[in-house]
Amino acid sequence: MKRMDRRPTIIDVANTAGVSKSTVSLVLQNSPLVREETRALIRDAMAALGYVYNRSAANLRSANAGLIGLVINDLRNPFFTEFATSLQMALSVRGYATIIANTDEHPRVQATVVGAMIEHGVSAFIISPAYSDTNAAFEATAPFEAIKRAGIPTMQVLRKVDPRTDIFPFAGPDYAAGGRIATGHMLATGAQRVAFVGGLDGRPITQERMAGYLAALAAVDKTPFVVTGRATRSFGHETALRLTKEHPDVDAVLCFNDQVALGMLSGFAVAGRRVGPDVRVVGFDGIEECAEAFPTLSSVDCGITTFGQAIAATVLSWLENQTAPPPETRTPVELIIRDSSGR
Amino acid sequence: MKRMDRRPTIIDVANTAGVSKSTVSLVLQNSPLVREETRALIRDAMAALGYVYNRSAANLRSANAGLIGLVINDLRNPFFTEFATSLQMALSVRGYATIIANTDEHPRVQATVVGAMIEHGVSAFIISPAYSDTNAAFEATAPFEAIKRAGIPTMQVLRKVDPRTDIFPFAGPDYAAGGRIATGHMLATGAQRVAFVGGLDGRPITQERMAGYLAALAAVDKTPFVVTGRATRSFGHETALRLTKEHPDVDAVLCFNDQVALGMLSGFAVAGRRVGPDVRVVGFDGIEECAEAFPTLSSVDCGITTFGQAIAATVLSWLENQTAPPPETRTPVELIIRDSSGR
DNA sequence: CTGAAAGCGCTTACAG
DNA sequence: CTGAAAGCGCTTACAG
Repeated sequence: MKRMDRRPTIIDVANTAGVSKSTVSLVLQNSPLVREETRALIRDAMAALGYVYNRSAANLRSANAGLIGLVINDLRNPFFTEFATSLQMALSVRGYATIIANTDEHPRVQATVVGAMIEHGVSAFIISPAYSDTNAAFEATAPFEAIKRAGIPTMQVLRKVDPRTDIFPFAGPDYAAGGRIATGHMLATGAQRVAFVGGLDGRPITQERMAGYLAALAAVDKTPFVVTGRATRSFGHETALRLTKEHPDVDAVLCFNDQVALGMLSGFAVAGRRVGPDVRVVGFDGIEECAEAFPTLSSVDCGITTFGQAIAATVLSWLENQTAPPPETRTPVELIIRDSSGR
Repeated sequence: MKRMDRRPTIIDVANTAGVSKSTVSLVLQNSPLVREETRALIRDAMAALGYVYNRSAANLRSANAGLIGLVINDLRNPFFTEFATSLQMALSVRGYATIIANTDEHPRVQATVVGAMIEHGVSAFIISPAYSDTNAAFEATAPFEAIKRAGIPTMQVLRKVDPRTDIFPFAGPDYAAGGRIATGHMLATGAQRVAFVGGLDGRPITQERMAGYLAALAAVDKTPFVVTGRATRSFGHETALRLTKEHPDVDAVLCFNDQVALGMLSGFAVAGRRVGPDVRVVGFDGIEECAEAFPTLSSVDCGITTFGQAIAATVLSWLENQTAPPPETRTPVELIIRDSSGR
């Protein structure tokens, strides 16, 4: 085994194997043009030298870095963590690395990280975009403009922020159906007054999840009762306390997401109301923790792990076979009924 | 504004600005050699052309990709999510992108992703390594061998798996101190029988956290009571049920981590034991959720967000000033006392 | 199937 | 302070 101070290149491999560097390059790309015998020879030489493929060099010539950019609005929320993780692992299996960034809902941070990823030559983007504040609309769309200019295949997932789904196809769970099913379930088990809690007012996701809720109530001629707010545990906790005091007639709650629902679980516990028998609670997202909460939490399961894997497949097929995904894909959701909704 | 079908290069910029491409390159690197006037001229040309820096090309010549590899054993655990996120955001601010991978505790996956990151030319690694199974020791060390061969600066964080801390410096919270303080706290509030629950037997982290517990008990001549197991909510939940039934004399529990502790919270709730008044529970890690659980969870706070930022600073200083970190760094932990330990 | 040559977009000495 | 030239490690036609 030869030793060298610098990293060996395909030229070193070619020399030890006694072929030209073109042949080595072909082997690297699994080209069928090279005889099996030669291929083995080259593989041996690579192993002996400790050769490592240099993707920067390859990318410079052929512009396919094998790098995917993943931009997430809130990576600390388990829903997005589960998505990011399943996506990253699926990409890894297919030989793609993931460059990731959390934007924490800041359009400005989003613009920065997207710019950095373009510099790194990512082959595609998968973005769960930050919403723009009313006066930051420019910042929110700037990254999409930059991506468009660079001509990089890009999917919007989970949230649709840029309306141009012909260029930036969207895929997400069928939130409206989830809201409808969950509300219907609580009504069917005898709920008289169903509230909708959490989710910032006016945002598309809030509207979609709420739309299903409103439709289900309208179908049975009941009046909606909506408390919008941040999608956090603390907001859920506080709202549970407030509802107990000010609106004791509310006997069922559809939460904007599981975080809010988990907060309500602890809020109602403090307030002395039993979740399940006294008040029904249903979450939204279907994070793993639902099954381990007390009481166990009913939730609209978006199948996020499967969703992440599906997105990986869709993007790679776009990249490798030029089959662009449809402008909009909605994946089915499923209500998982547990103790919190009075099973 | 000129339009072109391919991405503009520094040559295009040089031509529009009326300088040579070397000058453009110097501006790109913020070299002080270029006159402010010329600099402005070039910046204008870049803006007009929509120039985007090509890091693959730069990296090919100078081997500094501005890419950091982050390898995490369990990215779905909020403790690691908080770490990864704070690290990524700190790196981003300093102009570095993060390429990330979850290994899910599989040494084989770890070997694969580390190899991929080396191919992408990462400038440094930050690894919270997977433990090797007894018979997979080779696979667990293989990635470290590959990194050593490639000569890439690498830190082990949170877990020390490769003993060669001279090459792979380690940084992590002072787990032993945390165990000691938490156990002392429960004894001080009157606990008679303190159990240690969770953490796989024989693993270094388990041993460290347990060591503090054992020391604190030994100091007051009490017998330890240890239930090792997976560090999950379900294990905590089940163990709470079992302890209630089989060992009702246990009136305090130090948990291996917050996941186990949160599981015990719901387990004791099911069993009808009031956490706080009837049985003290203290977690470990200090994830955000502790403050929002019911009851609120006391925990040994490892300050993971600050830790992530510190690691970012350490690694960048290693990269930019060649100041290698000390072989082993232990950061202080702090016990946060909340309702679960009978405040 | 294999080899010789050009070129991807930068950076890096080296002159001036 | 700025310019001309070489080269980083690959891939890609093009011959043979």
